[in-house]
Amino acid sequence: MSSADFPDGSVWLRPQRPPRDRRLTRDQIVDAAVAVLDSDGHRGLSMRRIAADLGVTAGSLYWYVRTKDDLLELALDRVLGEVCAAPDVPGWRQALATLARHNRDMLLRHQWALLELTIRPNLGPNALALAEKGLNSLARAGFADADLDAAMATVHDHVVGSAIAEIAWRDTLARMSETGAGWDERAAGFVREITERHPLLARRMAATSEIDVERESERRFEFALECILDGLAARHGRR
Amino acid sequence: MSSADFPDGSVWLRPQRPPRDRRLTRDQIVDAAVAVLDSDGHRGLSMRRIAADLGVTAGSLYWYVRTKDDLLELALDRVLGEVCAAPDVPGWRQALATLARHNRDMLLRHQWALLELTIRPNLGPNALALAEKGLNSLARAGFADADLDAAMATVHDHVVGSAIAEIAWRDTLARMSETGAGWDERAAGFVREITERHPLLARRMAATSEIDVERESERRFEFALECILDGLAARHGRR
DNA sequence: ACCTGAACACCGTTCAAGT
DNA sequence: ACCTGAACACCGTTCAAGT
Repeated sequence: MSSADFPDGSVWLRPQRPPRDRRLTRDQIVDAAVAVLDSDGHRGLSMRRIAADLGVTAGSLYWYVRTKDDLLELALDRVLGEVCAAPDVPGWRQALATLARHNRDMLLRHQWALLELTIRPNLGPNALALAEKGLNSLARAGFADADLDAAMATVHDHVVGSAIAEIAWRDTLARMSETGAGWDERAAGFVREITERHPLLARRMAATSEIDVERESERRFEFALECILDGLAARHGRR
Repeated sequence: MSSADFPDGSVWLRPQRPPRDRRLTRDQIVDAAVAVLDSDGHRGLSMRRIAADLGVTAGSLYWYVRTKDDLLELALDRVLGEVCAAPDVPGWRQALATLARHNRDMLLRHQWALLELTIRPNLGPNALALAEKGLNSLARAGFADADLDAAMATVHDHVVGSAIAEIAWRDTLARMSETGAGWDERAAGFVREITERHPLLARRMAATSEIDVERESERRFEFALECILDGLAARHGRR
């Protein structure tokens, strides 16, 4: 019996296709999306681009994901998972602070995530787990009811708000240095006008343009965080 | 001499075209853009749509504006102008607070503006004027240098962060009630899972889902604002 | 069940051509 | 100077058709 009796190698030899022969996974697609977002931002993200990176056609992504929006929601929850890795530390102040710092670090790593937070309500598993984690620390410390909510919200709002400001600051500096050659022509006039009409602002801009943005941003972050935690402590003790 | 001697009515009679016969203005275009954004959000905004609303072709907009991004930058500064209308009140605490409240109200009126704040650095005239206004109040109260910057940033970050959270909250509730009919089927399981895995969160969600979102959001806003102002006052007096 | 390829309706932007 | 109309290169999404 030669192999010719079994054209194409016979059914028995041919590896049986796995029950589900998908080339893709939802996780892989989210991986690819996060990678694109990290490197090229929202501008660089398209279904066709993700598909190409995965060696596949754009249409096939819709087998795993109902819409691009859904994919972005998955991507957001994916990076929120990184914040869940924050260690548990004793004491509500330290617990909230480390959670806030880890959250901030994540947002600075994945700047596109801020946009997502702004656009859509976010009910993914990691987002929920994070919320529970924070609530736990505060509840153990005796916060309850509306106080609990307000404390959580205040810290979280600070993290998001300060991250936005920091990124905006970086972008401003980047854009300014990008202008480069053509800088002196129009920009000089622009700056002169600012100096005349907004003296305080001009002085502050001049003072801060030379210092290290990262260090100063972190200083402000910690400053505000302390303010907030002090405020929470004061109101908490009052009951 | 009959009118036939002057075909087409003669040059003298024909109204001389205005030196610039533009049908549009930059301001009108920005007006139209803001109107679309307010009513239909970013999804509804396209150059073709704006042009149609103005009775003009999409291409002609590019005579007044270099790119859609530029137009959005103009739109953002336009609504920031509404915040400039905030009255000047005596005392740095009250001055900062009213500025913050006006800013918040504006962001809730033009929810799309938050996205713009997140995406791009913002150096428009109204943004600069606003910054100068805040700096003035603080400088008069004796804040200086890095303290001045930190105080400004802390309040501003709170405004932005809390507005984001409030809108996200509203959207969540809207999306939930939107689901409507199909709610019980899958959503019930979703909620049950949350309740099991995140008991604290579940309790808080249950408690807050019935109350008035607007009232509670405002309460939290004022709570955090007080925390921050107290913190600033404490650190300010320390020097 | 999973993927392709082509199509549809829509983008932002450019630009010759008109007035 | 200002606007049109058509074009270009891209989108997200759908869907018959293949395997």
